[in-house]
Amino acid sequence: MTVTIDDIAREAGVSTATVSYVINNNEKVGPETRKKVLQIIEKRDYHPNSSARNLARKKTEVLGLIVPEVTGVFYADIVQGVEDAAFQNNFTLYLGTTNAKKEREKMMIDHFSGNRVDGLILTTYFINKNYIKELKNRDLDFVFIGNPVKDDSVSTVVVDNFSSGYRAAEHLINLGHKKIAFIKGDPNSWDAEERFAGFKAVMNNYDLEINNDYIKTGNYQQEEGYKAAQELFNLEVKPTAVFASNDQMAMGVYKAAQENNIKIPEQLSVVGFDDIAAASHLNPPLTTVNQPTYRMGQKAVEILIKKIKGQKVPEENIVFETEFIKRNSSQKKSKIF
Amino acid sequence: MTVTIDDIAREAGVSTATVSYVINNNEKVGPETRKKVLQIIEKRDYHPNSSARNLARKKTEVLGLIVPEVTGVFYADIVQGVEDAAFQNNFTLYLGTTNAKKEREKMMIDHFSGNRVDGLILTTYFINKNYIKELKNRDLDFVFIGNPVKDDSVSTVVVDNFSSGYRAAEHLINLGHKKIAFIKGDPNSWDAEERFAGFKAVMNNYDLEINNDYIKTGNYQQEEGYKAAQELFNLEVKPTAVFASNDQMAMGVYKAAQENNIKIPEQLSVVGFDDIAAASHLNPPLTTVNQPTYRMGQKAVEILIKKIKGQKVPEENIVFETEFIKRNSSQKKSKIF
DNA sequence: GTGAAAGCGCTAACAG
DNA sequence: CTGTTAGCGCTTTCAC
Repeated sequence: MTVTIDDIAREAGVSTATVSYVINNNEKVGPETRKKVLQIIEKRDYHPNSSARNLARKKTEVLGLIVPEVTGVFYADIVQGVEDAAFQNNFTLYLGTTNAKKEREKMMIDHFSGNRVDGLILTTYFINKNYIKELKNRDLDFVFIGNPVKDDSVSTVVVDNFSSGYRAAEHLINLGHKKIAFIKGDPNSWDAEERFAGFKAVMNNYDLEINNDYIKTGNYQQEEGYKAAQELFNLEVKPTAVFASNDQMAMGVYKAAQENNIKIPEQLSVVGFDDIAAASHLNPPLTTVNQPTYRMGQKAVEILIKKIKGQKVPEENIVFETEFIKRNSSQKKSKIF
Repeated sequence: MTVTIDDIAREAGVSTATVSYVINNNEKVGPETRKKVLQIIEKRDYHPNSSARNLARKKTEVLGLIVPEVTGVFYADIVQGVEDAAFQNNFTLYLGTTNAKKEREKMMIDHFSGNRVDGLILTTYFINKNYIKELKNRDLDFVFIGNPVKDDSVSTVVVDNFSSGYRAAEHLINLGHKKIAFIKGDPNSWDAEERFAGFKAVMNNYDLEINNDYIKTGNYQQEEGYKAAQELFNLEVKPTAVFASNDQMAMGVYKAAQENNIKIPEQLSVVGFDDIAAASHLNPPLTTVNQPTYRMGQKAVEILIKKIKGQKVPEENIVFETEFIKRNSSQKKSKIF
């Protein structure tokens, strides 16, 4: 038998309204009434039924978060940032994982509709403008982390993947490298595409040729980085540097290099992206780009909660700075090799 | 204006009961009635209010998961396992993070009471028997991952930390090491204590002395492993092997070793625990113990859902096997050093 | 096969 | 300061 507000009211000899008031810290309840009620609540270990409460209030105080997966450092940090911020604002978190599957992504979002959450934070691959339009008609606030679609009518918190990619590749160029390979990420991932665009842009600006043999595609997994590197190493004219669009794949490059007896950074410079925890512990430590994922998660919550609270905030596009981190996996192009 | 079941009913010219039936796939609705209703639901983009539904049904079809944090590989994998399994069973996931803070842990659990979830999966540090007793009086099923308390009256899915610690240390002993250091985990973490107990047990069985100077305590963070190792390396008689109770701290040991020009594994064998993704990419690859965290998460959901469905399952204590993974960070004790 | 209506447990006017 | 009461939106029994 679960205990309800009626039980408490009866036992305390007050009305349910009064009990409700004390639960909700309504000032107008007299001190002793409050005390008595509190006491009985405690004694009966009463916990208000949140469905009933949500129904009556028309809000849930829960945030939904949709991510492809949670085991990669990148998303794990976002989740942590979101969770902490949500907690601090007295919101709880629904977590939905899409496995980067288009259909599951849509299911997840639909699932969160229907007053299950007050707002939604989305890190998605497949969402399109049409779907966003549909979303807007729902009684639901939302903000994106990362911008799968260019759309000024939605709030996003992002990182400038283009510039970050540009800068990281420029580092390689400044080191004297000309034969630079690029390992792209999942074809569906817009962020990898942006990094690639940045790469192409610098190459072009420095009048460097983009050799198609040097452009490989992985799915952000280490294994794919490994395969891509193997192919690269089988080329007649090998690249002297490789830019992997995430650290996982860079780790794969390390492995392939080791197997082929190619020394990093002496014979091959490599730069990654993300600055995962392991990056600084690799041998040699990996030059990479750090994204403030935790803070991005926090920021998304901040914006979302403002919206939920009804503050008329303009749709904003927050761009966080990345940090280029020079470590030892990249060095001046050797004249020997 | 959110659209409700009444709107649909009116527009379809049927009663709300009928709409409810079709939403819930109740067989008895006639094919054309169903079709018409479905059509209007689609057209209006109607999503049933889940609070109302939960209130009426007295269940939520959501699972709560409480973890200390989500950025470590260990918990991230659990989260992923739980999320996937929940999704497959048409449950969604509430995620709560405790930061390994006692008070927040309790808040989180209390928060989930009150019909917010149908069941709870707990990975906690501080829970005690009293609190469990209290939990049992709530209308809530739960299962633990890891067993902070020895209590046969609750379901748990665990790993045998004692034996795993025993075995890993035994590996070192078999390699000829006698001066073996141990870096304990967070004092609050029962699992680290169990690993330590296993360590002490082998040492004792092999008549090896446990030197207090060789026993350090960290908080599972890499930084603490680093500090502990520094202290170890400052000892007059240095250990020839160190067993870090998780991989993060082992990574700290690597760093300290490097700074002190101590070669792993030639001068120092090290073994970790957890087999995080980076473990195999360290230089040298880390000997460690793998825990099937993802599967543990899945299993917990499986048990929990059985309970929720009212199947009278006995409280079970599922013990998963760990896998000892020999890599290159440990080797025969050198006669030179 | 369909509908009327009584809840589910709580909130929040409104009245006193 | 406290109580009465009408919802919140959906499910489900029972009757037709």
